[in-house]
Amino acid sequence: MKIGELSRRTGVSVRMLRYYEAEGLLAPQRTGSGYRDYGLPEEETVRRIKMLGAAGMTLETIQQLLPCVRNNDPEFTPCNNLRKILADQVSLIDERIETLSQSRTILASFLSSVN
Amino acid sequence: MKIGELSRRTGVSVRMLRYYEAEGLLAPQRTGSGYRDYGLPEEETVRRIKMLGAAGMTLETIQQLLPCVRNNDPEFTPCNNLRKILADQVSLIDERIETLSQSRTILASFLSSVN
DNA sequence: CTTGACCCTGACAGTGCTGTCAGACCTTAC
DNA sequence: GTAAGGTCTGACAGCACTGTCAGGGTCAAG
Repeated sequence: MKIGELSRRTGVSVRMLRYYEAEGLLAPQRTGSGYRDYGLPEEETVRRIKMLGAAGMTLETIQQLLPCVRNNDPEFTPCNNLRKILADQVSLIDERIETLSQSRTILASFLSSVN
Repeated sequence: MKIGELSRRTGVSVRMLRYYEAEGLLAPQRTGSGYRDYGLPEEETVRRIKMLGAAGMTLETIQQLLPCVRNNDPEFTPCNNLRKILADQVSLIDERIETLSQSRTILASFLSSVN
């Protein structure tokens, strides 16, 4: 399928589909005239990228993870540092949540001082 | 005092001090030769900006708030939409925390599926 | 064969800071 | 007067995308 259709089917903009490719996460076939030609495997990959992205991951991180992802349940094939990447990611999110919580506390105290 | 000293005293880089000014949050005097000349009030302002920034605020938001801030306890003078700005800010942070929490859940499920 | 819809590449814009560098002036002290 | 250190402005870079536009091919239908 061509890029427009894939975009419609996945909800990912054409721009981002091309960006995924530029970042090395996708490598669709090309037609004789240079059009990108995606198959179902690529569509699956896009869905995985989307899912991982929804988990707050950077494309760079996703790229490291992608080779390890085989199904979209998601299941993963044994990949050496897969667990580490995921665990690090969780830590990262925890840090951010912690920072935001502190900010919230500060803000709340400001708010209460305005009574 | 000159910018370097203020930077040392507040822990805010010279670069950022100039940036605050460019964004309209600070307006130090100038010496005859064009050097920025900060007084204690400016130093206080910088501390407030730092505090508000630590609460995750954008300089733009801080700028709206700044005229309302009088002390660094912090206390605020009655400013019309001060409460609204602060409340909006808290909502914003809550949204972000919510998003991160969802991401964490997704990630955690990935992680458990790799067992 | 023409029109419209789609695709291609490359590049610029914007976000919200933050660092760094260049080229030049000021200040202080020796 | 000269050297070191501080300051000035202006501009470019980077992050991690995401939109949009320009200029130009391609494809299918009528």
